[in-house]
Formats: sequence, structure tokens, C-alpha cells
Amino acid sequence: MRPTVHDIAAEAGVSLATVDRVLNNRPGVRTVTRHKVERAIATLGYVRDVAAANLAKGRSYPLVFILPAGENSFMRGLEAEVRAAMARSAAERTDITILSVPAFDAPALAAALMEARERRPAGVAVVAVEAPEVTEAVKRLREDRIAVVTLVSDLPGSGRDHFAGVDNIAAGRTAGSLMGRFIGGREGAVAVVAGSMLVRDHRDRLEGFRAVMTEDFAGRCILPVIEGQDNPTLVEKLVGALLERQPDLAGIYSLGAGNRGLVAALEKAGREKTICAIAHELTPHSRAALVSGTIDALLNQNAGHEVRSAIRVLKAKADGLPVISAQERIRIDIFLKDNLPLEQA
Amino acid sequence: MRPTVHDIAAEAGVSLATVDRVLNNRPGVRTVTRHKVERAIATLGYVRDVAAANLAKGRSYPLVFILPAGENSFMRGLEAEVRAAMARSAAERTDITILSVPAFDAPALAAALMEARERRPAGVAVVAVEAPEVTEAVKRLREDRIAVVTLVSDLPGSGRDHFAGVDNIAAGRTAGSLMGRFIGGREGAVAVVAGSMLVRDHRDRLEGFRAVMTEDFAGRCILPVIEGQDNPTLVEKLVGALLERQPDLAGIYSLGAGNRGLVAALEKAGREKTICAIAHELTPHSRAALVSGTIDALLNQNAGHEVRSAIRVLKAKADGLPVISAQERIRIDIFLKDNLPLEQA
DNA sequence: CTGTTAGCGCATTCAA
DNA sequence: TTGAATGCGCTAACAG
Repeated sequence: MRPTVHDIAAEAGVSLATVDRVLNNRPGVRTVTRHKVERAIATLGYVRDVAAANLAKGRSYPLVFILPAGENSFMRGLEAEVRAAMARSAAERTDITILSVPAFDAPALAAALMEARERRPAGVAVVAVEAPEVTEAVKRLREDRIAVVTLVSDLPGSGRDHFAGVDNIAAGRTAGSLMGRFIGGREGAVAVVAGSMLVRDHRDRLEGFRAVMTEDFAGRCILPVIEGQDNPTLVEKLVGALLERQPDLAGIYSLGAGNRGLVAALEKAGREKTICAIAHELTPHSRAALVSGTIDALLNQNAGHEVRSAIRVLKAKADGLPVISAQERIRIDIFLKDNLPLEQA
Repeated sequence: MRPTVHDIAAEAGVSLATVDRVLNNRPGVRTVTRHKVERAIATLGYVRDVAAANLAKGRSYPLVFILPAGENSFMRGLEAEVRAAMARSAAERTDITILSVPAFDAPALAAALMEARERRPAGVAVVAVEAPEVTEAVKRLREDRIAVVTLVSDLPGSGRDHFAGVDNIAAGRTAGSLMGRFIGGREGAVAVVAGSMLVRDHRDRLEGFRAVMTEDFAGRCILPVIEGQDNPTLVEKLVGALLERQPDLAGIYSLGAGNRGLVAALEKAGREKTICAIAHELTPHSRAALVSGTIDALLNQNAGHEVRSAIRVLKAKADGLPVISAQERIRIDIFLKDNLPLEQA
């Protein structure tokens, strides 16, 4: 049987309370006593039973998630994952509140952060928009010792505790690499459609994509970025116009959302087979387009992983515990029609 | 505060023991009493605290992992993940033993399964070789109510409880799809290097690969399969010979292990830039080859996920609990040099 | 500075 | 068929 606090108390010749004190390094133990206990811990090879500890503590973690509103399928999927986490909250001892704000709206986001602050949660997870007022709000939360994790889109320089999302520069590079190889020797320019240059993730993807195209596919012309605000209607209009003025277009990299518009424009123009399209995020629409062949490859960040990671990190930070960063790294998935996970998964 | 057994006992007007009986549907409760309790559970919205339950039970899960011996980096990585799980065994209430057997050796594997059986574990995870004696041994374990999970390579028809591994047909298809697109319009045949046709995963990958090449890249010639026994030295020899007799080779799909041999042969022949190489499993060697460009794409199954999934399933099956199969699905990762996770991760 | 004691939510004797 | 009592491994008052 593995050793318990009782065993180490006996071995060290002290009481349970003392053992508990050194285990949770609380004050009020003489150095000699502490050493005795530590030695007992070492010789017996004691490892604390976290489940039992949590049971005894009865601690719970009030958390706030701030997510963008709107039709964006990825964000709705993200919200669904947060709600799934709420359903598990009994078992995970969390108490989660969701706050919804308009997309790409820095003042509204800053206001939501202040609202979150008033709830005095243990931690806040936020899909960030890069703006001074948002940075400022995050700093205020940190001053109140509220843990902050940026989700999906980061906010460097804000002092947030952690970023739960993918390396978007690498994502852009990956898209560039696939695009260059898939197009191969064919002629024609490549277009880039983004949502907004106000969010860090989109800027990073663009940077990565351009870097690879310059390094490895130097002859290829990259057209100026189109900003579609992650809005399918707008994206469709802009891409439609693009297709008209670029009869020789070889590829489109859609690094934001609104892919329904992209797909519609390509199919209306009858160019879905000749243009290599690479987009982000696996949603019901993008999935269908991948299967049909309109989209050639999809880069994805697993929203479920991101939410669960954010919660783990928030809890750890709230307890002042270190985070095993290797374990919290979110991978960039590449999906072709052949390695698509089953529906619903 | 969420309701506890006490609350539902009070609500139903019975004792703790009775509540416990209906909760774990044990006999010895009148139907009326049972109904009262069930109603209380429903109205209070009770959910059992699994951690507390486990604490009270003090149950632990003796498990056996049977892994192939040898230099195969992927398998050694797998073993490292099992050892990592052993390190967590205190917290997870598992007690894991590793059994090592020669690779591709059905009699030895069958013997190991019988050895595992004598330990009377709650469950066994095994990297399967497809052979009647192995199937038979697995059936015996099942008869002794020992849960069995196949790991990495499956054993259909054996009655194993679960397969913790990727869909290898889909993996082969993915490789085919990438191969066809990366080669594009270039001339030349494509070769396939396998480990052994005795293991299901290799056979499945081959099937998927051939299917896609036939469906989508019909003009491309696929050479007969080379079996390298996952042995780098043998692979190097065989691929070396292949390169000599096929001066126009356009691509190589290595669906097994021994990639050190593949890389060495390509580089010695100076063909690493002109031949598109796609291989499996991210190891230090394959990673280096991907970065240098000798390997163009790597398909990967995350050994850590597989091991953790196997353990979860084994515990669930041992307790007679259902498995949420969607959650246990192992994804096929595609790595290019651009989306490689950081070292060590 | 150290020890005693009473739970956390649940499972399990042993009596009744 | 039911209930009272005890303990799992740990934390947290409260005493000393």
C-alpha cells in the first residue's frame, strides 16, 4: 500500500497537522521538524493523493469566459465546448460564467473584462482583441490577483498568465507550405483573405504565410490582403470581385472565418476545382467543402483542447501552482478529406 | 452547494446505506423504497462525486502492457509513455507492469499474453500481431474477464474490448493524397516500404494508400511493396537497391518503421530533393529528416494519447462502465516542417 | 511551534 | 429489507 500522511507522521514522529504544514509549505514549523518530515517523505516515497486533498479542501473555482458573439461557427463551437465544461463543473469543482461581447470590439471587450472583475472570479479566459484599453483591463485583473488566460487570440504585453491557443505564425507557415506544394508548377497568383488585422492571430498567420512564400516559393505573386470581417456575406462579395479581376488565380488562403462566403464565391464562379483553397477551422460548412473538394486543406485548432487547457491553467494559476507548458501546447491540426475525424467528434 | 448522499437520504427519508444501494444498484431494496430514492435523486439533481467514491473504495487497477522489444523508436517512445503513466500510477490508482516481446513474433506474443493472464490483472493492453494463436490467447483473457485493449495495431475477431490506435486505412489514404498532390505533374513511379504484412496496421495503410492512388491519381505506377521488417539496416539495403534500378522514382511511402535506413539510402544516392518521401511517426530521426527536407511529410499517432486512452478504457471496462468512443478516438496528425511541435513535447 | 479533532462525499461492514 | 457506524487520505479549525 502506498504511504499516507499517517505513515509519514509516524515515521517522522510528529502529528498529522505538522505533516500537512510542511506538505503545503505553510509557516509555523521549525526548520528541524520540517527536515524530519521531509526526510520521512523522501524515504517513504510519499505522493499526495490529489483527489483526497481536493475533497477535503472543498475548494471550487469561479471562472469567467469572455467570448465573441456572432455567427462565426468556430466561436460557436468554442462556446459549446465551454458549456460542455460547465456540465462537468460538478466533477471539476468549477463554476463557469460566460460573457458575450461583439466581435472585434475593443471597448466592449474592455468593459466585459471589468464586469468579469467585479464578480471576483479565480480566473478569466478571454478571446483577446489587441488594443490598449484591453491590455489595460487585463492588467487591472492581474492586479486583483485574478488569473487571466488569453484564448485563441493572444494579447502580448498584457501580463496575461498564459495563452491557450496555437502558434499562429507556424499555422501561417504551414498554410504557405501546403499552398506552394499543392499548386506546384502551375501559373497564377495567390490571394489572402483575413478577418481583421485587429486580432493578433490573423496578423500572425499572415506573417507566417508570407514568410514561407517568400523563402520557398519566391516566384509566386501574393495579392494584397482582403479583410472580410469574418462575415460570410462580405467575404463572398469580396472574393467574388477578386475572382472576376483575377482570371488566373491559382490559390486562396483564408486565414480567418466566413468560409461559407469563400465557398459560395468559388462555386458560383465555377472555379472550385482550379483554385487551391486552404482555410482554417473545421466546422460543418468547411468540412462539407473539404469533402466536396472546394477546400483542399483545413488547418484546425481543437476548441475542446483549448477550453480544457485554459481551465487547467486557470485553476493551477489560481492555486499558485506551476504549469507544465509542454502539456498545454495546442497543436495545429491539418485535415485533408482523408483524415477527417468522424462527424460530431 | 451540490447535493450529496446525505441530502438525498434526507429527501427520501431513508438512510445512507439505502441510498448507496440504489446508487450502485445493489440488491436488497424494496421497489417502493428504490423509487423514493430515485425520485429524490432526480429532484435534487444529484451527481455522484467520482473522486470521493474512488477514495472510499480504495480500488486500484493492476494493468499489464505488452510491447515489442527492439530499436524501433516509435515503440521505445510508446514505452516511455507507459513509464510516464507508471509514474502517475499513485494518482491514477493504477499498478502497471510492462512485458516485452520480440517484434512480429506471434508465438512469443501469445506466451506473453498467457503470462499476463497469470498475474490476474484488471486489464491488458497489447500491440497485436495478427495470428491465430494470438487471437486465441486474447479470447482466453476475455474468458477470465480481463479487459483487453489492442494498442497501435488491432486484432479484429479476437473479442478485444477496444482498439487504441488510429484508423490506418485513413492514414494510408492521407499519405496517398499528399503523395499525389506533392508530386503533381512530375513523371515517375511510387514505391511503398512496409515493415511486415503480419501486422494489421501496415496492411491497412497499404490498402488505403493504394485505394487513393487508384481513385485520384490513376496514371501513377505503384511498385510492389518492399518489406523491411522495421529494421533500418535492411530498409537501407532494400531502398538502396530500389533507387539503383528505378532512376525515375518520384516518391516513396514508408508505412512502417526503420526510417533511418530510408533517409540514409536517399541521402547516399543524392536523391533526397527529387524524391517525395512520406513516412510515419515523429521520432528524433524522422523529425531531423523532415526539417532537413529529406522527408516531406510525416503522419503521426500520438503515443501519449494512445497510452492514456488505453488506460482510461481499461479502467472503465474493468468497472463494467461504458466508453465514450468519440472521446477515445486517436487522430492522425500530419506534420510538415512548419507545424512541428517543439522538441521534447 | 505543535497536536487533536472533526469533517469532505462516499462505500462498506455489521447489526437490527 | 434497512440503518448506524466507521474509514478512505487529506485539510482546517481550534487547542495547547
